[in-house]
Amino acid sequence: MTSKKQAEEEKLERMRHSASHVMAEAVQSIFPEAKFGIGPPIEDGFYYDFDLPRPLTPDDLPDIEDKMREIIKANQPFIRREVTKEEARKLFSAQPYKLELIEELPDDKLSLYQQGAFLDLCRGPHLNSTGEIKAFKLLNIAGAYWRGDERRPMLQRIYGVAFDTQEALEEHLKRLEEAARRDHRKLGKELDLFSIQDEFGPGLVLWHPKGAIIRRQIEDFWKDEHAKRGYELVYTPHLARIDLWRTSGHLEFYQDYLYSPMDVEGQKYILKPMNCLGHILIYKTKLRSYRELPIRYAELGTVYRYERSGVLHGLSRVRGFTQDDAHIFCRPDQLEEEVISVLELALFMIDTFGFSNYQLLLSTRPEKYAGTVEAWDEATDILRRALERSGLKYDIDPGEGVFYGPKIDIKFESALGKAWQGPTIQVDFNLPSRFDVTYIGEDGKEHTVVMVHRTVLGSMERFLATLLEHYGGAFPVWLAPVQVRVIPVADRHLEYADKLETELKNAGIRAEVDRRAERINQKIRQAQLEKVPYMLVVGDKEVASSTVSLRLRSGEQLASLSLERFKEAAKKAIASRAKDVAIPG
RNA sequence: GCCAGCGUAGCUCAGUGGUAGAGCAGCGGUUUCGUAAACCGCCGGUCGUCGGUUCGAAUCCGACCGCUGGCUCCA
Repeated sequence: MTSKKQAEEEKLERMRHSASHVMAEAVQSIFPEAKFGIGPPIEDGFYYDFDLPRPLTPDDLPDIEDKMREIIKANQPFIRREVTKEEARKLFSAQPYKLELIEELPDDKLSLYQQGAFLDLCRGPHLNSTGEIKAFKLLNIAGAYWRGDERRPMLQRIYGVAFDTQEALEEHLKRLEEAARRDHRKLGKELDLFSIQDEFGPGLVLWHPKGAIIRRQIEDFWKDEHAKRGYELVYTPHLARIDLWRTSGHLEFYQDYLYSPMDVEGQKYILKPMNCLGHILIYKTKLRSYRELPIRYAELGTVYRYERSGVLHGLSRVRGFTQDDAHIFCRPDQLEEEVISVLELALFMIDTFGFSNYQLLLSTRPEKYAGTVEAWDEATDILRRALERSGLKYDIDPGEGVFYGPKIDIKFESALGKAWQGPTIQVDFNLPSRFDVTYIGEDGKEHTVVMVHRTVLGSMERFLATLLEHYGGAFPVWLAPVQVRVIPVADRHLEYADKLETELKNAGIRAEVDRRAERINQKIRQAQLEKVPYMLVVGDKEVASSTVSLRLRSGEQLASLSLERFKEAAKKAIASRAKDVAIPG
């Protein structure tokens, strides 16, 4: 970041922080008995937590905004002063949350900021006066636990945004609107891709035919790429005996995510929350030689995890989902190469699906961990070397490893800048020893394998959500459920349109005729709304000359194109998984 | 799970105590049309569920279910 940009950021942050105090003053004037939590600046804005005599409703926001405008107009200075803890305790005697904060601060000198009638315990910095707050808007109200602890009282939080010009604020609000337009839940309904129905169960996804087409393209591509890279596809059941999960430690560590057991002829079974155990048991069906390794089992495996009702969210947080899972069993000396090739595969996938911004994170040993410190250090080093040999930039995420081993995560950004958890590569020290997963080495002795869990897309559900929001529903041709919509101008062109559909289908292209007795405008509109990449308009001219008139969903048009030429161009775009839909050139 | 808001036709939404509405979609007809919404008609809802208040409830109250925004959580 340039120093100029940094200075601007700091200025904005200061303004947002000051806006938060102004909001607190406004709330105080409306609710004199309010108790105050904390009110920091955040990305794009600020919030403040309050303990109030009654719940806020959205109708309260305009009143608070009005009051804030008055305070800003009065242009009151922010006055900083320092006091001792003792003085602070007196000043905030009616503010229990502030008192708690005061006790936890290390220094005896505390800084306070005051503007108008509002005094706050605060490190600052702030603007010189309230008049310097340029453009703001209060967005929403939310509950938030005091200090983020669900055992403590829930306060009411008001979120707002603030910018240094009205234009910047409006631009930000437009971005929020655009994000809402691209929301995968909205697009999923509009494009008829999937539904999640109360009647079937929350967090359980029904894939409609068009969503299923997209999923199948992803899955076919995924399977092909894995087969090419030496993975073997396997299938494992959705249920397994509970004892298996006791052995693995899941029952102990992930109890909260498991569904209650069901009774099958006196034996307890649970829905699997992970695919790894099936893969381990396949591995263990025979004695393995060091010569066989690495063994890579891949599965589009459906798992079920209990998620609390409040956290479910469209396709991105569900209770049953299909992971693009694989487990690599290898010798220690093979680990580095394996990680390198997973990284290569992951980045290839990300690129193919059209994402260009991503960040790599190497997570190191957490406080609670399985295995030895030496093993952790060694594996972490191997991951680091793999990243470096791949020529990739990465950041360290200290202590964020899973309890069973270090990992590399790739986070990528959608077109709107939303960050998504993408591929993850995790070394596992726990399961191989718990299940005694071994191979016979060159020395004729038994050795414990190194196991790597990895996914490159995450889950089919979450990945579709990512793709939908990234493309705003306008999928690249190879993924589009309907690739070509043939649009006859009048009924007499239906026969020709049908012929085109058949020829395109024979070429492996997903084409369909809009046979409705509607005007061409209506049919075009319908295809546009469905975001069909290619529209072929056929009327008298096209029938006479055996051509098509091509319209792209971008609105671009090309008349008198021979079917052959269109077909070849479309086939090429599909086969190459082209990211853009273009006029054949 | 917690706090707040919301739940009316397939979809988007109007309707604040007095017999449930619109547009789109669907269906039937007319129209056969050249690049983002032709015209006429018809069908369509136990107003999320259950209970309560009331002469009367989509509307007020309670419980439950679900959704949304957050919080917490997310191997």
